[in-house]
Amino acid sequence: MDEAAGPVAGPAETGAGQRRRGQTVTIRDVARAAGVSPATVSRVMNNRETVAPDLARRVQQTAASLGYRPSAVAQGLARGRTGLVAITVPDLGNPMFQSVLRGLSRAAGRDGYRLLVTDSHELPLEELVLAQESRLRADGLVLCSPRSHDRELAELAHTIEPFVLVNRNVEGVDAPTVAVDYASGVRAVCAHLGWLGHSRVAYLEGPRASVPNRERRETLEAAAEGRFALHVVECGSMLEDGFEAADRALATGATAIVGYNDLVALGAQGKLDEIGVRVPDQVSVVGFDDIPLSRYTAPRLTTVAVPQEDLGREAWQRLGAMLRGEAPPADVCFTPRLEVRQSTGPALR
Amino acid sequence: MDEAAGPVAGPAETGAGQRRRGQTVTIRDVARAAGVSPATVSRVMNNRETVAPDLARRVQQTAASLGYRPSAVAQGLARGRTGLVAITVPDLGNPMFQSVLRGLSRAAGRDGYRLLVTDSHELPLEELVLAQESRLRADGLVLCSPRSHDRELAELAHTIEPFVLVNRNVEGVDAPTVAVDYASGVRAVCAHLGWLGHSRVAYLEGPRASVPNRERRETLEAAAEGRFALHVVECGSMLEDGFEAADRALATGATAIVGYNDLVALGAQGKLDEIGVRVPDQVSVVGFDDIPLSRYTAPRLTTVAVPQEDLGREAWQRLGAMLRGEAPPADVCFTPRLEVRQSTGPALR
DNA sequence: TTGTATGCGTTATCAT
DNA sequence: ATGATAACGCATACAA
Repeated sequence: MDEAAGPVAGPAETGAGQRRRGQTVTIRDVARAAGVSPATVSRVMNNRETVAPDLARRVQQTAASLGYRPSAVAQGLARGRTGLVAITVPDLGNPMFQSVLRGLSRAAGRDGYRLLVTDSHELPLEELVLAQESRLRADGLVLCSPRSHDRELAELAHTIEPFVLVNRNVEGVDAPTVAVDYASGVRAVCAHLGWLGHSRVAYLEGPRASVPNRERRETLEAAAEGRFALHVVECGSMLEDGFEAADRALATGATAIVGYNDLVALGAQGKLDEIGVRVPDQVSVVGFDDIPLSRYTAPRLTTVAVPQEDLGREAWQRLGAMLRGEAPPADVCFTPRLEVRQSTGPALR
Repeated sequence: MDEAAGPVAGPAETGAGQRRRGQTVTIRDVARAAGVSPATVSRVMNNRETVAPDLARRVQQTAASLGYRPSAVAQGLARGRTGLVAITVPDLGNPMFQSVLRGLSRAAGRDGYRLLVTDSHELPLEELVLAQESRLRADGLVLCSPRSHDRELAELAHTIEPFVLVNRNVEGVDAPTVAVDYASGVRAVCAHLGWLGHSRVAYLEGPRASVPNRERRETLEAAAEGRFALHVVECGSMLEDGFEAADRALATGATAIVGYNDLVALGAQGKLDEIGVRVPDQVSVVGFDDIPLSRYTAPRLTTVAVPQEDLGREAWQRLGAMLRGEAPPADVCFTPRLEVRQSTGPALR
C-alpha cells in the first residue's frame, strides 16, 4: 500500500543528489541533517561526554532515522585499531581447537574484540601465510599449535606481532606462551598402562609437523624403555586416520593403543568395534585432549584432559595486555590430568 | 655463523628518522626509498601492467627490503571492499556447522575471500547484533540457521545486505537461500521406523528458536498421525542435552528416539549405554546431519544425512555472485538421505 | 561545548 | 609510463 504513494517519489527529491559509491550514509550525511559538524556526530557516536545532552539526543535521533552505522573500516584506519583479533588453528574440525576458540572468544569478547578465525588445514606452508594475512586485518594474533618450523616462525615473528603462542614453545621467539605439559600427561598414561600390565603399546602418530606429536612420541619412547615395547604407527589427526590405522596398530600385537588425540583414538575405537575387537577387554585405548564427545562414546574414552577453554582465556589475557601496551603475564604451562574412563583395562596376559 | 656478518648494520643509518604512530612502513616510505611516487608503488604492488619492468623490479626490491606490507584496512577503505565474508552460526561446537564453514571457506578462499566467523551461542537476541557487527567489517554475510524471528530478521535485513540464508527460509526476506528439505528426511525416518515396527517414538526437541526443530517436530507429528504415538521431549542441541534427556525419553515408553541432531542423539546414546539399555536391541536411535563422528560410534548412528559442505559452497556461489554485481543463482533445496546404520532395529514387541 | 582542519594508508582519476 | 591529487569515512588535536 505504502509502496507507490507519491507519483514521482524518486530519491532525487528526498535528500542529497547522487549516491556515492561507498557507504550509503556517512557521518557527514548525519552532520548535515542534524545541522552540526561531523566532529560532533563522531563525539556523540563514541559517547564523548563533551556534548550538550539535548544536542546529543538530536544527533542520535537523526543518526538513527537515517540508519547511520559507522564504517568499521574507516574507524579502523582512523583509530589505528580494528577491534579484531586473529586466531589460526590447524584444524577447525577438531573439537579441541574449538574449545580453545570458545575460551578466546569469550574472553576477548568481554573486551569488545571479535575473532578472525583461519584454518590452516594442517598445512605448515599455508599456516604462516594465513597468519600474516589475517594479522594484517586484526590487532593481534593467536597462533594455536603452529605446525611451522621453529626457524621460519622465528624469521617471520616480527610480521605477526603482537601475537601469543598456544600449545607450543618456539626456539628463538619470545612471544608470550600458553602451553600444556604433555610429557607429564604421557607419563601418567604410561604409569596407568603399566599398572594394568600392558607390555606392548602402539602409538597412533599425529601429523609429522605437529610438535605436540613429537613430544608425545618421544616421551612415550623414553617412558617405554625397559617397561614395555612401543610401536609407532603412522596415522594423522582425524577420525578417519585413526579408523584406518587401527588395523596396523593391532598388527603390532599391542594390547594398548595410544592415539595422538581423541579424534584418532575414537576413530580407532570405531574400527575395533567394527571388526569385533572388544575395548577394553581385548585392547585398551587412550586419547589426548578430552573433547566433549569422549565422555559419551561407548566405551567412554580414557584420555589426557587438557583445560582447553583455559588455554584460550589465558591467551587473551596475554594478548589483551600487549594491546593495551602493558607487559603480558608470565608464560603459563598447564599440567594435564589423566581422565580414566572405560576404554582402558587390564592387559590380557 | 652467518649471524654477525656486518659490523654496524643498525637501522639508524638506513632510512627515515622517527617512527609514526600507525603502520611501521607505509607506501610512502617505499616510494621515497625507491625514488618514485606512491601511485607507482601501488601499481607495482597490485601487478598493474603499466609499469616499466625494471622499475617494477626495483620497487619490489625496495618494498621487500623495507619489509613493506600494505595495510589491509587502508586498502579496504580505498577499494570499498574488505575481502572478508562474515558467517554467523548458532554453535561453532556443532560439527554440522563446521562442515558448512569448511565448504564456505574453501569456495570463498578460491576467490580470495577470508572468513570472519561469529558464534551466536544459540542466543537469538545476540545473533542479529553479531551479524550486523561482523557484516560491517566484511563485504557480505552468510547467516547460517538463524534463530531470530522472521519479523526481526525481515526488519534488519537491509542492514546486513548482501547476505544469503542457509538452512532457513524467512518470510518477507528475498535473500538467496540454501536450504534442506528436512520434512522429506523426517518422512524417511518415519517410514524406516514404521517398517521396523515402532509404535512409540520420542523426539528429543532442539532449541525452541530453531526453525529446523519446529519443522522436524511438526512433520514428525503429522507423520505420526495414525501410525505411532509421538512424545516430544524437551532437550536442546548439544551432547549434554541429549545425555540428560534420554531418561525422560525412556520414561515415555518409546522404543525409538529421534534426536534433534546427531549431537543430541549421540548424547542420548551415551546415556543409554551408561544405564545398560542396549541400542538398537531395546531402543532405536536416530539423528540428523550425519556429522563425521556418527560413522565411528558404537553402534554407528542412523541419521538423516545432509550435504553439509555443499551448503557452504552453494552459499558462496550466491554471495560471490552478488558481490560481483551479478544475479545470484536460484535458491536451492537439498534433499537429505536417510543413512541407515546400526542404531536402529526392529521394535521389541 | 562546538567547529575546522588534518591525518590514517591506499587506490584511482586525471594530467603529463 | 609516471606523478600529483583527490577521495574513502572517521577520529582527533587544535582553534574558537
